[in-house]
Order: sequence, then C-alpha cells, then structure tokens
Amino acid sequence: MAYWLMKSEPDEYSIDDLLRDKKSAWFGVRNYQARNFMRDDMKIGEGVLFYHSSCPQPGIAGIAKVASKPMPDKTQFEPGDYFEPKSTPEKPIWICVEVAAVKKIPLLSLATIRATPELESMRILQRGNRLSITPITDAEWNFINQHFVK
DNA sequence: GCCAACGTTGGC
DNA sequence: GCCAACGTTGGC
Repeated sequence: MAYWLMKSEPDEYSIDDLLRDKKSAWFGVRNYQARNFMRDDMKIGEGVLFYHSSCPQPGIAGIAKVASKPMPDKTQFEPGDYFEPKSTPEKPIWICVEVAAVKKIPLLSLATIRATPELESMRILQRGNRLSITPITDAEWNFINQHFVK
C-alpha cells in the first residue's frame, strides 16, 4: 500500500469539483515521471492527498483514492491543449488513472506543512520540486490523517 | 509579474 | 551524446 499527493489548480479542478463528480480521470499529466507513477505504481484503493496549487492558498484540500487501473488519457487524441500528435490508440504515450473523492479537509496550507517538523520530508517541500504527482510516506500519511483530517 | 529550478528540444 | 535555448511550474 502506497500513498500519493496529486496537485491540481483549483481554478481548473478543485476538491469541490471532485466531490461533485465523485470520480474523475486524472487527465492532462504531460510529465514522464508523473505518468510512470500512474502507469506503474498506483494501485486501486491507495490514498491520495488532493493538493491545490497555483492559487492564493496552496495546500492539501482533501483526501481521495485511486479508483482505476491505468488507462490511456483520451485527451491526447483530441484537438486542444493536451493533444499529442505522436500518440496512437495502439501506442498511447500518456496514461492516467481515475481518482475518487473521499472527503474535503480544512485546508492544510503549504505554510503549515512547512512549519510542521514531521512533514519536512515531504517531496513538495524539496528544492525545485515541480512534480505534479509525488509519493507520500506511511509516516507522512499517518501524521496528516491523525492531525489534520476530521 | 518575477524568477529559480527543472524538463524538453534540437542542432551539431 | 552534449548542451544551449527555450518552455513550464508554482510560490511569492
């Protein structure tokens, strides 16, 4: 069992959107490392911290879980921002999973994460980290659930 | 809007 | 395969 943090810009897709939809494909990831986590490592039922990025109040806004096996990201075949000319249905380049809402939590702000010694190991705090999907350790997951999830 | 950090591209 | 140039991310 592993745990994950997934970033989303709330203007694009927020925890409230996921609660409304119950479940959503995590399409639009165009980074190989993040894709590989979805394709190779994420398993149905694993816990996800839903992180709001590029917004006035960045931080962890809710809990979700992995809800499907890996599947082709269909937006790579559609005209628009996510189109990938090198992809074919037989050999899709971009892979995603579905994510299901669990609950919203009181915002665990980036500032609070920074100020919490038990969370200083989190990948999102490390220098230059830009990955939109990062693993979360058991210790980090348990600490956040005990202290910040109601 | 700025800028540090990192990823990707493409010429050689 | 190297590496400079460019693009993107994301906090501030």
